[in-house]
Amino acid sequence: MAVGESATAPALRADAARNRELIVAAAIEVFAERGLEASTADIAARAGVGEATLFRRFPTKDDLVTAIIGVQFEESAALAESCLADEDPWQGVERFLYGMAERAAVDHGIAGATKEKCVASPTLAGERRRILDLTSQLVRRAQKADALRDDIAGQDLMFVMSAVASLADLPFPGLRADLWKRYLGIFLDGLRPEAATRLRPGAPSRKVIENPEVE
Amino acid sequence: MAVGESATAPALRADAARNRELIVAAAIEVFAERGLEASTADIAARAGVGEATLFRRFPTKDDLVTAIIGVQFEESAALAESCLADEDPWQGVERFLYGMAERAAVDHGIAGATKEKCVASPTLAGERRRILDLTSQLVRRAQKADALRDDIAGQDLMFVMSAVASLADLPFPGLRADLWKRYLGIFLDGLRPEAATRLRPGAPSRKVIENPEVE
Amino acid sequence: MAVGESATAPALRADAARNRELIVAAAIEVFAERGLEASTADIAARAGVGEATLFRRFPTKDDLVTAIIGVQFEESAALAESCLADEDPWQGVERFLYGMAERAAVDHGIAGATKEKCVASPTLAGERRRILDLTSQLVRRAQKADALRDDIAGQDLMFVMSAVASLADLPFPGLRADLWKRYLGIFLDGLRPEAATRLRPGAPSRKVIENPEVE
Amino acid sequence: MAVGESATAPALRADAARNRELIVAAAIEVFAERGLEASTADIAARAGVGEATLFRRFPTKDDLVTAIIGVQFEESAALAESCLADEDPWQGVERFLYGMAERAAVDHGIAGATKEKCVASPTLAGERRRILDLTSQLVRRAQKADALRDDIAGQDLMFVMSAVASLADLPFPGLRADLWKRYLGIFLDGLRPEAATRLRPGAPSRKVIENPEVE
DNA sequence: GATGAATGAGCGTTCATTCAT
DNA sequence: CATGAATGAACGCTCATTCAT
Repeated sequence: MAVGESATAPALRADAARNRELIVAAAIEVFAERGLEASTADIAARAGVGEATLFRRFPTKDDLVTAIIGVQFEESAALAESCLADEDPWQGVERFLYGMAERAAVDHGIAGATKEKCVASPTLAGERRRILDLTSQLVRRAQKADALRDDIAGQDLMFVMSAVASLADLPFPGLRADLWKRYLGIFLDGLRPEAATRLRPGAPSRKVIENPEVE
Repeated sequence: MAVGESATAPALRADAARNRELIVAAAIEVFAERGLEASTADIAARAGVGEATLFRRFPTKDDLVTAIIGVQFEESAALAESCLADEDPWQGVERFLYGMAERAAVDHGIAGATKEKCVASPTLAGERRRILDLTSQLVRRAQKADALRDDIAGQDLMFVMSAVASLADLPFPGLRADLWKRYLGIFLDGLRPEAATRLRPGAPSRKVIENPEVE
Repeated sequence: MAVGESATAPALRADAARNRELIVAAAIEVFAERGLEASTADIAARAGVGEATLFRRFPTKDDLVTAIIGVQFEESAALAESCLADEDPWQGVERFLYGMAERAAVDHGIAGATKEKCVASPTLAGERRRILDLTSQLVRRAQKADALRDDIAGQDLMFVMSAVASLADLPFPGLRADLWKRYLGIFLDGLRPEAATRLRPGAPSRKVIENPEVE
Repeated sequence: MAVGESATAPALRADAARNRELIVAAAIEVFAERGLEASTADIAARAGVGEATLFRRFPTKDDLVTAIIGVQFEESAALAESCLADEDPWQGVERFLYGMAERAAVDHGIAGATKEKCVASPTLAGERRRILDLTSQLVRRAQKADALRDDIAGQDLMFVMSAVASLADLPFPGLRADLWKRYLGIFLDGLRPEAATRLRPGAPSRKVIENPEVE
């Protein structure tokens, strides 16, 4: 089954399935290049299909965005599972954040839309919970090995990743596209157990919000 | 000279200058509320002026955005100067990042537009260099006091701030608007000298980019 | 021969004929519910056939509408014949108008399309002449029995019916769907011989057009 | 004040007012020719303005339709008042129905939309009540003069008019456009007191609905 | 100088009809 | 033959920008 295809959807004819994939691929490209305001016309043109064909598969632009997020979620879950198989728990955390940020860094606008769609799409919400569960495992495993500070939860990984990846959106010309790697490094430093314990007393920020509630 | 007004612009009549300020103030409000896609018509209405008046002062929507970024840059510079006056060098760093992220967190779309405009507008580029100079002073002062890891440069503060503030744009409903504070805390932890020295050998990320070139 | 099927059409295979009937039945339902702007896709879906199948049988949406009008014309002719068999000639007229208006009242858009199609389709035009002939018999029979004013012709019944039925299309919410019955009553009153003779002298309207020419 | 212009609307500049009238006039023409499905683009072109100009004055196609209905309502009220001034009460009724049907006969689709809009627009609803009040006066005056059957109410005039006018929509080519006059005559015959009293006992239709409730 | 009005270009979306399987 | 897929043309509507008052 192709990525992003719902198990419950009726089987598509071969040509239709091919077009569907073309559209999704084109949308990922175009959204990455110009952000979510890119027009459906441009996406259809890039895919080499008529605009109406796009709307046959994705009755709404939102549906298209949601489908793309679904693809990303599956990839994210696969990455998390792979990282859970790492022998070194800390390296699992590191690889996960690195991989997530790497993809998010080229997806410009898409990450920003993720949450809105999760609310609307039950499928997406379920997928999201699955990823959260996996990252929680990653976190707990690293904490047990004393490789990760213990005031961190699974969802923190997602936010850290999102924050770091956002740097790739900064359109300074001449700016290294992989600058985010530098700042992911600093974030990772801040996630080590030593960083937590050495914090100056009275530091205001980290203590403020202990348990971010994210569904 | 009014904030955000170019030094080379011809002097405006009093009423024209007043309108200019009204428009800038309205734009800051409206952009913060609805993002950069807010319409010029809405901004003009909020300012209580005609739409054509807006375009007389800012021939392009981009020009208006640029002007707003200019206002923010002046505020940022003022904040940096105030933080340089802090007795405790580390607290200066902390307050600067906190203050910058706090404003960025309510400016939704604007932060993302900053870099594009800096390239186009020489005024903005100059202002930016000034801020960079101030943050470099902040950084060096903290490093001399052994409060900040020494592989950090002035511009890193800007990027860290930007990354953290981006979290405020995540539209999870029900998500605490001040969640960015939690992650700024982690980032700050990663900036301490101890965090740098304790990093596992072989950690790939931070070492990758030593000297980000940003103009 | 199936209802609405042209005598000159080549014989259809059994399954094709079945599909044709399914489509016509579905179209009658859907048009009655949503008017003539209902989409061919909806009709095909209601019929349980593919959209292309619909267009194989009816190369144009207009052809489908024409076919439905044909079905209605056959029903109308049958009704007229049944009313001719009434013992009471006036009751024949009354029952005919009542029955025609009753159906038209639920067919929303279709009545309005009838005439356009009659012109285009020779089959339909022939059918129409047949109905006109029957209504003329209804009228003459009632006139001979002195139950109907004598300045009325067969085609007048069609127009009166159409006028009354149009009231069912008025989309006042909360309006009784059978309000047309009230006005059919008034119309019937106006058709009685006494109504004609009692008209005030000089009344401009009825005398204006003595012999409407309708083909 | 121009017809159809709300007393509470802000004053329009001269050129804008002219364009507004051009648009309304064009819309009346185009809707009359092609029905309410005529496109806003066609109306704008007929008016000789850009499409966006149309939408500036009437933010929605519905708003445009509503405005046109408003114009008609004002004309209708004026007609009713004029007919109330007739010396002969019956002739007042006759002239009113004749005038209303005459205009409706060229307005094709518009009458059908009237009720939907009345619900949405308070202005329109008020105007409608005013017309209903005037027609009720027309009816009562004629009934007192024993010129109109007494089981008729003011709103019946509107429905009768609507039914008769609908005949003008029948697109039979070669059909006299003023055929509705003939049937208005029959309807008027049915409205005379004699028609009511002479009705055969047992006639089912008229008695069915005594008091149609229309707001 | 200030304004409301005007507009062309574009957007997301629909649909009758044609095409490939 | 039956079908789902594809599509061009159109629709109602928005908006940054220009024009006339």
